[in-house]
Amino acid sequence: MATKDRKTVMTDKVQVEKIDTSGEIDPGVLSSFIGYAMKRTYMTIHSDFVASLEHLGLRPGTFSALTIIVDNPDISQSQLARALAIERSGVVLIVDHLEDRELIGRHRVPGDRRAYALRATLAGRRLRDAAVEAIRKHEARVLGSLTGSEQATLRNLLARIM
Amino acid sequence: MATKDRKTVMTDKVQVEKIDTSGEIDPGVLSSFIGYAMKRTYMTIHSDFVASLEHLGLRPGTFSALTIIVDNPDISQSQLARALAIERSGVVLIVDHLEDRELIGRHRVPGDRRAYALRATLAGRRLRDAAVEAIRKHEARVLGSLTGSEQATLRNLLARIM
DNA sequence: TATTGTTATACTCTATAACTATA
DNA sequence: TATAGTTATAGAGTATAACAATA
Repeated sequence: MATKDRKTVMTDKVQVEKIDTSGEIDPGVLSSFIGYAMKRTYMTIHSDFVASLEHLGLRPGTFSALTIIVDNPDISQSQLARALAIERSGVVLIVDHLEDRELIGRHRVPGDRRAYALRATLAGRRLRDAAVEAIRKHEARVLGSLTGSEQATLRNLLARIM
Repeated sequence: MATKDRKTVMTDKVQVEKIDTSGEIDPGVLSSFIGYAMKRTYMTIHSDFVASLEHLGLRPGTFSALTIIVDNPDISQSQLARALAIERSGVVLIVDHLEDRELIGRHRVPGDRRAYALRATLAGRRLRDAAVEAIRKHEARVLGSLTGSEQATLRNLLARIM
């Protein structure tokens, strides 16, 4: 206990063989949970993902919405909410943002004057494509330590959990 | 608040014919990303994880802090911040909460009057143990579709990404 | 009555910055 | 000067609830 309060010196990485390894934290029971490994890995990947989209002015939510709209022309906001697994009220803000940037348009639906048909603009499709390329590089970077077949195995196992 | 100009944005291709009424949403290029599978799986597991701790009055952040304190008696708030990968200011709130519930105590460090030595109370250790049991059940439930060796493979692959 | 989009509001989580008291 | 803890504040992201227009 009291051996733990050894003052941590600026040497951040040097000497880790002393008795109390100042700063070393035991993950304890956490390391026995697969969910813990999953969270750590997800967080690692996610922060690199966020960084990889930053230069395009996209955040995870805006990218997801944009790419779904590109791949599902004339989708409604309610459908988009379901696809993103968020509330409709949240979709309004995202769609406002994408529309302000002229990446998508709200079009009227012939036959239902309540709903909007969302459609990407040319600029929206181009930005989506640039984002996809950035994400491919991000995945190559982040999954580079796994072979192709290991990546396939991972994808398979992940899919089987859901 | 947001600009609500519903002006029609120009698109190069204009064809407002069929609206997809099937309700089926094409994940499109998203399904080609391993990160997308990872996010979906993580979200699924995470929400079951949150639910599995709710009856104990624990949230992911408070559980993580508690279990790390149990496994690292006399850890400081700064060390805890590093372990949780959040800022020190955020740790204050979590530690306040755990201390208010008398699950941990802030103890003085002989030799450094700036720092606290965090230590779980008996109630804190018991609650942690109950949470661990709840999480084991949660993992059995959520990973039940994978064999033991598949779970080991998954853990291995996840660890190799980081 | 139900659904679509919208607004207002609030809550959680986290970050930044400034501060104090120590070191 | 640097570190530990604290406070105030702000920004995402998301949720709930109520509402108007439309079905």
